[in-house]
Amino acid sequence: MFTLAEENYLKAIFHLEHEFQGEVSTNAIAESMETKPSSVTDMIQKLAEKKLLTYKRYKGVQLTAEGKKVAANVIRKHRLWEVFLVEKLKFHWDQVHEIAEQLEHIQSEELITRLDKFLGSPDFDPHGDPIPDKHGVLKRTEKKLLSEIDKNQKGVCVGVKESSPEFLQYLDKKKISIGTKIRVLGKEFFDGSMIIQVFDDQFFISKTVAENIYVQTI
Amino acid sequence: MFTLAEENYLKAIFHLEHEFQGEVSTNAIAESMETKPSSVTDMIQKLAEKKLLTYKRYKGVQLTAEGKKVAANVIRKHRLWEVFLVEKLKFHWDQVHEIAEQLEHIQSEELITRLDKFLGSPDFDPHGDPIPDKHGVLKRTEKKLLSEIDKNQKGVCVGVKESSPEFLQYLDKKKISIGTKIRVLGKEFFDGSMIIQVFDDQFFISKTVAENIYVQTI
DNA sequence: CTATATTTTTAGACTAGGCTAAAAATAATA
DNA sequence: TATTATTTTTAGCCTAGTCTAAAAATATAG
Repeated sequence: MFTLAEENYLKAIFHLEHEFQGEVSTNAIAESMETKPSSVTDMIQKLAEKKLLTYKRYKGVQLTAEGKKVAANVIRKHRLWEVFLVEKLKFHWDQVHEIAEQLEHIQSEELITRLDKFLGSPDFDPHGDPIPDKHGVLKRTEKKLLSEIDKNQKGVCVGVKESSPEFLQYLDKKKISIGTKIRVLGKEFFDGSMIIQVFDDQFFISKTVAENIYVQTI
Repeated sequence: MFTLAEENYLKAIFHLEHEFQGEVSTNAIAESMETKPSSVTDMIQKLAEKKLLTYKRYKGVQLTAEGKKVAANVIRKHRLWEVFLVEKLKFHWDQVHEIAEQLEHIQSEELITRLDKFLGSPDFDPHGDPIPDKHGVLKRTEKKLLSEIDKNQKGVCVGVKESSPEFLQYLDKKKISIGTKIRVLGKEFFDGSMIIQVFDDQFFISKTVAENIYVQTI
């Protein structure tokens, strides 16, 4: 359907459109892809030709509905594969990006449908980023740090910010992984530490820990 | 490490060396890869340059130890992914080749180590072909048809020849899948039918069925 | 052992995707 | 507003991998 290079451009532009609202400049694309502006100009002209984005010379680009769909689908595949790598193959959350960059380009609708089902149709990847659905629709839900959650509120762990082996092992010991429900029982203003409940265990966590866990409020 | 095209050439040559012993001709490669002989000449000169094969003009090629290792590794990846697709994602045995052709080029030692472990280090792919080990060594064991097995002998199902949904459903009903042990209790010369034992069940199968199951004698 | 057929290689061209250097357009500043 | 700086585009070149057409080597047949 689309070449590897095309998919990578669409994905990069998609991310940039979300990061800064509005048109995306040639230079911004070049920087994010670690390539040269002249190469970007070449490619965006081809993508405009294919109606995947709109382009006016010197004015930057904007993805069309079709372009967005293609990009979101690549991102969907990337994030689903990351879940697979972490949940099934027991990779650490910080080892999976490079491999997912390759796997995201595998072409097969059926494969992704089955992979999604196999993984239990997850809503978030191991970094806490939402996984677009099969129509490319991205649930625009803000992920928050656990430290931002108020007393008596609950959240689902959707990822981590820090991902050192030490931290991951700590989480493991505390039985916190993706999808784990966390209830904030108490919060100390003095040092930002918290008392939380995970399954039936209640325990203390430091501010540092709370600032490195992403949750989705529920 | 190696490009997609290079890996595909090495793989094709590896298969041809096993199919017909000795040197592999330019034309044979071209035919098996559905490309033109002139393109093959170009590529084999590059591969010879890289010491992956030996090449004398007009005399065909032969993989070096290094070339064989690279090829066997690609085949290892291909076959492991096929096992994943069938065993975990529940694809049918005849739907997986194309997807595995893509997955076999994903570059990550660690990924394959973990995938292999996740799958229980299988020895055979869903078509009954052996999976090379991590050093590229291919256990040269002949797969046989179940119909060739003698009375009172045992075999492990390593794959199927026919792979229509109907046949696969039949096997499913009889609880026969990859790794299943089958003992031949009796054989009828008249029509080639058999009585076999699978787990604790004993039942009759026709010659047609016996001729479409690959086994490894044990 | 020539003549013909087949196989293989070479030469030259093409596309995708990238680069450098220079030109053109836009933005910023005096 | 004129000038300078920045951004973007164009022009031309490069590599990987493919192709066609023609030349060269090898194999086959009379």
